[in-house]
Amino acid sequence: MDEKKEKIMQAALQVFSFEGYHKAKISKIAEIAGIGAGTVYLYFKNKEAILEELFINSWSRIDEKLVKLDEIKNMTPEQKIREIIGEIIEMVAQNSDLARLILSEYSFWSAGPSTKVNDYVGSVMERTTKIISKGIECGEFNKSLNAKDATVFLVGGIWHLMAAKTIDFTNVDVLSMTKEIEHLAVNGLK
Amino acid sequence: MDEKKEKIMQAALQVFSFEGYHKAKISKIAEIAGIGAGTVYLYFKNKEAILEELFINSWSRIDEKLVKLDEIKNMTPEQKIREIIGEIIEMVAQNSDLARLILSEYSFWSAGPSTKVNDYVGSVMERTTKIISKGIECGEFNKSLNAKDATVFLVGGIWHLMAAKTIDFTNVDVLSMTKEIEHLAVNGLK
DNA sequence: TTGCGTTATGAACGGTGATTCACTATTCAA
DNA sequence: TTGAATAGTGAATCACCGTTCATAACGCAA
Repeated sequence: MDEKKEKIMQAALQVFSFEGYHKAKISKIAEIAGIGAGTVYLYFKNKEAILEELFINSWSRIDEKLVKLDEIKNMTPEQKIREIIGEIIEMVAQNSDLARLILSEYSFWSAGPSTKVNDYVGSVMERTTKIISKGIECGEFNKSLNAKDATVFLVGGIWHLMAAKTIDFTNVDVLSMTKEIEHLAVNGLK
Repeated sequence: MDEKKEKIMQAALQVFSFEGYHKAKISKIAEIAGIGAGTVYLYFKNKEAILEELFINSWSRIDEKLVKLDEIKNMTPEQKIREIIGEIIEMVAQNSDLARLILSEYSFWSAGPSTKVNDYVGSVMERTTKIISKGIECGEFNKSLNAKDATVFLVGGIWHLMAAKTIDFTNVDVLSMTKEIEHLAVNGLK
């Protein structure tokens, strides 16, 4: 059943994001998923593979969005940046556990053991950098900026903010949040 | 001897930042410090306590800087923000191990077990928020911003960027880096 | 209903490494 | 010089889970 795999991932996400990957117990994940501990290993090679798949899910979604944006020709870099921000925020709003997880297990993708995850993250970074580069070239963004650094700064800032929002359970108005981050990000680039 | 405690912390920093907290072995820390494994426990309650003390060291340093800045009256919020950025960058430049560690064990302060560390982090955030608030009030920063959110965004952005820089060992020109982050941050606020 | 392949189970195993502790070395006041 | 207090040691202990696997339950075609 793929339905069962889905349940495991759901449960793992919950436990990982709440306890952190290292402290999370397979037994608890299984319990929440409503299955026996051994069953987990029918669907995943090991604990790490669950985390990997969770990461790939989320990063590939952003990557897809970026590919689509790349194909649109009559859109300014600034507009594209706004689109990306919107996409990330929406994703986080829909699934705050995931944001918290990605942030707290940051080390897994910056020095991580998974080539696959790294590839996706790298791809997202690269595509974003390309957009910013375009913006610098055409004069829309500040000429003195380094596109790569700006990308890391933006992604990091957005991520932290979203994670912080999900940690204190304040009800966030997603729309106003989007406007605000867009402002901080786009003005910073100009 | 406090000198021995210092040695343990030095060694722990090295091992933690290189291997990550969870994979780091006490035995290796002890070996590098040139002492027996048991000796570590004469100076620290347990492994976690070493990490805690390392964190407190670094965050309290930034906090101190902020206290000093708070006392200066004839300085605009923008200037103060630039000062903080400079301070953080300098700290990271001086001690990249620590930066890498704080980033990779991020979860320890966002959902961490240590109240003491959380207090320092909270204090740093609060003081920064206050500065940004002042800037919004006096019209130097954009009125539509939420000071708290802006703080988190900035700190997150800076942090990620610095971490990225310390992870790939690219030789960074600290000064130009400072200028760039200041630009991204301050313009975002305006 | 039976039997076989598939799927699920959770107790038991095993590796790991933090922590302990019985013992040794050092220091220093008397 | 001595011996008691202090500091240091590292092998042995112990708790902790990830993982395995012998067994059970299930689903279904014959």
